[in-house]
Amino acid sequence: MAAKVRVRFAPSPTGPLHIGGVRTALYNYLFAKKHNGDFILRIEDTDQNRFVEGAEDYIIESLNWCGIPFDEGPGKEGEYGPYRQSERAHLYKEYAEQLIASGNAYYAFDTAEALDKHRKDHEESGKTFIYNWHNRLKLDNSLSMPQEETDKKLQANEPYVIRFKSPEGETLHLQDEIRGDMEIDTNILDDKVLFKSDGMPTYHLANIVDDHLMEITHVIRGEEWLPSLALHVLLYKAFKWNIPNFAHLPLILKPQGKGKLSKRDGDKMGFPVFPLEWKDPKTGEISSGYREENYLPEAVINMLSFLGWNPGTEQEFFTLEELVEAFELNRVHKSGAKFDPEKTKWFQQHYFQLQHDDALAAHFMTILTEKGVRTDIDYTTKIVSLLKERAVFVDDLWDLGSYFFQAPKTFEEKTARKVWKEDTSAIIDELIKKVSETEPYTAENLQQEIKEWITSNNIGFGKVMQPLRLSLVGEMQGPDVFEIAALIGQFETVQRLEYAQKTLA
RNA sequence: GGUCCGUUCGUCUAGGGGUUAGGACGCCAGGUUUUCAUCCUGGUAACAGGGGUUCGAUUCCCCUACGGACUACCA
Repeated sequence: MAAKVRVRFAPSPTGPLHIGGVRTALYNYLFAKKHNGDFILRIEDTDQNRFVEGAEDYIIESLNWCGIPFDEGPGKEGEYGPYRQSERAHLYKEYAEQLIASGNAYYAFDTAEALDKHRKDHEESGKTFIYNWHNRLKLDNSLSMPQEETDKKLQANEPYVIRFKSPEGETLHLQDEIRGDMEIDTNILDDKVLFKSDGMPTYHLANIVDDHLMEITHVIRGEEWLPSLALHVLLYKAFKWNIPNFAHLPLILKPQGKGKLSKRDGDKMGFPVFPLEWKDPKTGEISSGYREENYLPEAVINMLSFLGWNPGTEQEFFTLEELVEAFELNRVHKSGAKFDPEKTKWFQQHYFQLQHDDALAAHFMTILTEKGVRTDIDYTTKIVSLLKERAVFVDDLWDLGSYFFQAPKTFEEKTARKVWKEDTSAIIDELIKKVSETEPYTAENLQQEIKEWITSNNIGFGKVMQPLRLSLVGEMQGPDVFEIAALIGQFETVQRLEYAQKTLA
C-alpha cells in the first residue's frame, strides 16, 4: 500500500504572499485533497534577517480567505510539529554532523570576505568561481587541512559552516512529475552551505530534513527550485532516505514585457498582485489585495488554477471541489504563463452573477454607509436585483445606480442637447400628470399608462422615453425606466421631472 | 559568462505524424434591450526560424534565435 499523500507549502515569512505563491499553495492543496492526503503549512524562517512582522499571519489569513486551509501548521499542530523552522532549529545540526561523519560534508572556515575576493578575481579573468571538487582542497576547510587543525579551530570556536561535498564525475538522473527526466553532471554542482555560522541551517538542509521528518511524499514548488533539485536528491541519497516525488511549477510572468510578475506590474496596470491588502510594517506602504478590491475568492482561485494548468476539456468554471476532482499534476504546463488581469475580471463577473441578492445587498449596504447614504435593506435588495447583471464588483453597484439614492443634479450635456427638444417641456408636464395619476403606483401600471398615452396621441416613444430617463437618471443608462420610476417612488419621480424641466428648459 | 528549463492566435490554452489546427479572454461586427450594460450570433488571429527523419511534419531529432530560472553563510 502506498503511503498517505502528504504535501507541504513552505513559504518564507518575508512579506506578503505573492499570487504565484498562492497558486503553489493551491496546487499543493488540490493534489493533496485529490488523493485524500494532507496539506501542511511549514514556515521557513531560518533567516532571521529577513523576517517580517505579520507575514506569517498574512500567509495563514490568505490561505483561509482562498478557502484552501492547511491540515497541519502553525496554530494547528499535528504530530509532526512544530511547523516553524525557527522552532525546530535545535534538530538540524545533528543531521549536518551525520553527513560529516559519513564523508558527505565538511567544515569550512573561509570568511565571507575571502570568498568574495575569489569570486571577484575569477570574474575579472572571465571565469566563474565554484566552490567544489576542483578547488576545495585549495580552500580553507577540513578537507584541505590536517584533522588536528580542524579540531583546534573547532575547539577555539572559530566560525565555520558545513558544506555538502558534491560528488565528482557522476551523472544524475532526476525526475520531475511535470518535466520528465533530466540529466545533470555533478561536476558543475557547487558545495552548497548546509549549515550556517549563525547556527542555523540553510534552506537546503532544513528543507530536506523537514520533508523527511514530516513524511512529505510530493514536493510541489516553484520552478526557481529546479536548479537545486540535484543537490536535494544528493542529500536524500547521502542520508539514505526515500526520495519524494518532485514537481516544479512554471512561473507567472508579467502581462506585458519580460520577466516574472512583480508588485510593480500590478501598480502600473491597476490590478492586485496579492490576495489580501498588505501594509509594509517598515515603510507603511500599502499594496492592494484581491479581497479588498472586492474580488470573490472563487474567482481568484478559478483564475489561478488555470494559470499553468487545464483539465483538457472545454470547461472553464470550476468550484474548488471540481478542481480537486479534475486536477492532475501531469497536466501542468512546462512554460511560464503571462498573467492576464482581464481574464481575472471575467471569472469575477461569472462568480459575481452567482451571488444571491441579499448577500450582495448586505455588502452593498456597508458601501452605502461609507458614502453617507441612509437606506434600508429591502430597498437595497430590490436595487441589487435590478443592477446585478450589469455589475462585476459590489462597488460597481454604486457607479451604476447612485441615482437610486440621490437625484441627479446635472444632466449629461451632450445627451441633453440631443434629447431635450422645444416641445419636451410640454411632454414633461403630461408625464408628471400621468405619474401622479397612476394608482397603485407600480412599474407595470405606470408603463401601461404612459404607453397608452404615447400610442393614442401618436407622439413617438423616443420623444417621451428619452427625456424621462434623462430626468430620472441624468444620463442614458440603466435598467428599465419604469422600474426605476417605481422604485424611487411617485413623489420622487415627480420631483425629478420638475427639476429636469426647470434645469433643461 | 556558466548550468538547467521552456517556445501553438495579442493573452490563457487544446491537440498531436495526414485536422478546415479546437476552446476561452480581448478586440470587431450584427441581433435583443426604443437607453446603457448584460445576453445571443458571427468574425479576427497562432504551430519562432533553419536543417534533418518520413510518402507526409505544427507534432519526432539536431542547430539557431528568443524567453525564463538559477549561479549567497536568501528562501
